[in-house]
Amino acid sequence: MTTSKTPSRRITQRRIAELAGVSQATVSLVLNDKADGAARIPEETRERVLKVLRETGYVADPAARRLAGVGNKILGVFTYEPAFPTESQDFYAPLLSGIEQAAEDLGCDLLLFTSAPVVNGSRRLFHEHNRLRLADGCLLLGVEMDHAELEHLVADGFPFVAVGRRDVEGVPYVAIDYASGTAALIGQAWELGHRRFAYLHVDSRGESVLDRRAGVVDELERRGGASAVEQLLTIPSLGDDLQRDWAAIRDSGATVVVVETAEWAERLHEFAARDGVEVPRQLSMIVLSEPGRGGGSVEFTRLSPPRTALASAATSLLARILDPDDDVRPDELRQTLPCPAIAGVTLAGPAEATE
Amino acid sequence: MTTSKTPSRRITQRRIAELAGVSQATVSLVLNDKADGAARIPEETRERVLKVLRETGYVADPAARRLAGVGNKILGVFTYEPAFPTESQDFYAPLLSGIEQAAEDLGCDLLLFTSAPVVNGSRRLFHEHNRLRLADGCLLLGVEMDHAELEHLVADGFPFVAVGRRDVEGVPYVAIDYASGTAALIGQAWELGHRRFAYLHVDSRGESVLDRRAGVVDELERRGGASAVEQLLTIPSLGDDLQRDWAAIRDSGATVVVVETAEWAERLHEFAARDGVEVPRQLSMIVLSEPGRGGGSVEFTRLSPPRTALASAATSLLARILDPDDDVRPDELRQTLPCPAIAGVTLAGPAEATE
DNA sequence: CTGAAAGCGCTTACAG
DNA sequence: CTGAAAGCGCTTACAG
Repeated sequence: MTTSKTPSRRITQRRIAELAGVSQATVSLVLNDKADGAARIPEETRERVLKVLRETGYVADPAARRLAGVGNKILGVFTYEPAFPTESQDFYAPLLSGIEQAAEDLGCDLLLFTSAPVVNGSRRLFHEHNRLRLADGCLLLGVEMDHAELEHLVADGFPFVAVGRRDVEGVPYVAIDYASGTAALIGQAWELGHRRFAYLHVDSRGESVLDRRAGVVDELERRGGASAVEQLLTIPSLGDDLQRDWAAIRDSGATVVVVETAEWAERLHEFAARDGVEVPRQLSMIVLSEPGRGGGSVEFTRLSPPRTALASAATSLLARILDPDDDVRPDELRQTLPCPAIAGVTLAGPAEATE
Repeated sequence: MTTSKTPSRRITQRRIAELAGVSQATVSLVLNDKADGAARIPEETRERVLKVLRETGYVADPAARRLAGVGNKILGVFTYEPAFPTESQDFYAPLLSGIEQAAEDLGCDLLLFTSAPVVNGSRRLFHEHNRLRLADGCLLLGVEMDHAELEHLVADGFPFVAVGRRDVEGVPYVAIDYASGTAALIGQAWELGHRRFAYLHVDSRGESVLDRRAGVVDELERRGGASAVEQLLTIPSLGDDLQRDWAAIRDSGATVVVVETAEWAERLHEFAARDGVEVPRQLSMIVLSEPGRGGGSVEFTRLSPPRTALASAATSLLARILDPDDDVRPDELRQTLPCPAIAGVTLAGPAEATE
């Protein structure tokens, strides 16, 4: 894979210098607006150079700039799973949209590390041909991230921002406050009289998953102490047998089920209809995410995580970290966005008061 | 935006060379497997270098490699509109998915040129800070592309491939055979007895739009000569007033309407239902695209353009062009994929034979 | 005020 | 068989 096949007809600063009758260094100075300060270049010369620059349509070689130590306004984007297939689209599309918007505003290009080799179903950031350093900094996306890799990145001093909270020292991130959002919804249900909760969640150690879980458990504890928590039925699932999960929920006698993903909630809702279980009269449903595109036949009582804004904020934070003129305070390195809820129609008081 | 803030703790070939007790050049030779041929490095030395390489987790600086003239396995991706917002998602998502898949297989990273400034609603490839050359080559996506820019790219000798047919000399592309696909559907309608066609299409000069139009017009001409074409009602639209377009279609007395986009077709279908027009008994509908995600309540008789495969093929072609060991024949520089159709349920014979 | 020079980290002929 | 050297196109002190 060579690009210099073509006998490099490419125009360089040297050529510009010849044409303008100045030295190559002068061209560089003019280009980088360093034409003041110690090295003041006469306006006339500057104009002459600028003119040639314009006429030739010169564009600096980003590789050379990079090598010479300046930034290129390239933000790396690393997704732990392929981003565009239909399956992961609901997860990544809003994030990428936010990143793209922010990048466009910042005048940055995006380098997607699609070459990362897949190990155990998720991509590895560090590998032999890793092109990380071509980017000025990097954005990390995914439900779960390898903590060792994050530590490596921190140790390297490579600028990056994780999208979503990460439980690793020194990792800058922007997160959504899932814990509070979830707790608020649980609190609502409690006040309506619910005491028996079922919680169907993704079987993952991802921080956002843990945060939502903490929201459920902590609020229950706060409201009803240890016994309330004991009554909680927690079902970790991979979504591969929701039929079974549904049966477990019914068996538990729960009056409200908290479902982590909108897709699963849709399925459960169908099971409920099939089995003649009225929602929310006989069973309330709380969902902790927004439906993806194409989903959404039911107006669930749910969390509405601002995921596009999340990614935008992470991108802006990365840009700030990369800007040498911007002194980002340590406490700004970790940001948390509030997570609003949508009332919906699937939460009501329980049919019979349980205990 | 500087990355070298950190006092470049970065490990280089020079450091590796010190550690292994060889010259820096030797490290490079080992790394690039140029350790045979003229310069044969003893297996023992090679192993020693490899060991240090492994221990230090060395990764070559892609910028330096690039500058030294070798490829980086980075494919540029230029979209004429922002790619991720919900509105353009149906258009770009399948394409990006195909590109991502192919890139992953090829071990390439993707550089998205999100920084391109927007002029007249579409991005410009050439601009002051254009980072094109950081990529080994580039993929171009969009309904319409600026022909002047394409010519510029060809003249520069920069390797690229357009996704979709382009009417510019020397532009390599992979396209979908919309003309034949469309013609086949028109032919079917003709044989069912339809003579009065209405064609609602996107008001654009994009080549794919023109190809579909040619499919309609040429097939009518072939079947019924000039008079058949004269009876065709062609409605260029921006989709901003489909109500008006629908009225025009009804007024024309057409027995079949050919609609370019699935989204518009859905809308027209609703108008039909509202106005008590039975589809296909009173009006047949032919659609020239697939519904996006979330769409698709009606099983339209339609084209099923292989857009993911299209983008994959374009990516593979670009990779071949970039591979110095691969001699791409000139006739391989332009490829056309067949465009299958789906029978659906919206095409039937006309209610009354017209003339 | 401007030019010559070093250096960024690589690759690749070219001498030993 | 291996090392010293040139060169890729830039930026930025450093001399004039």
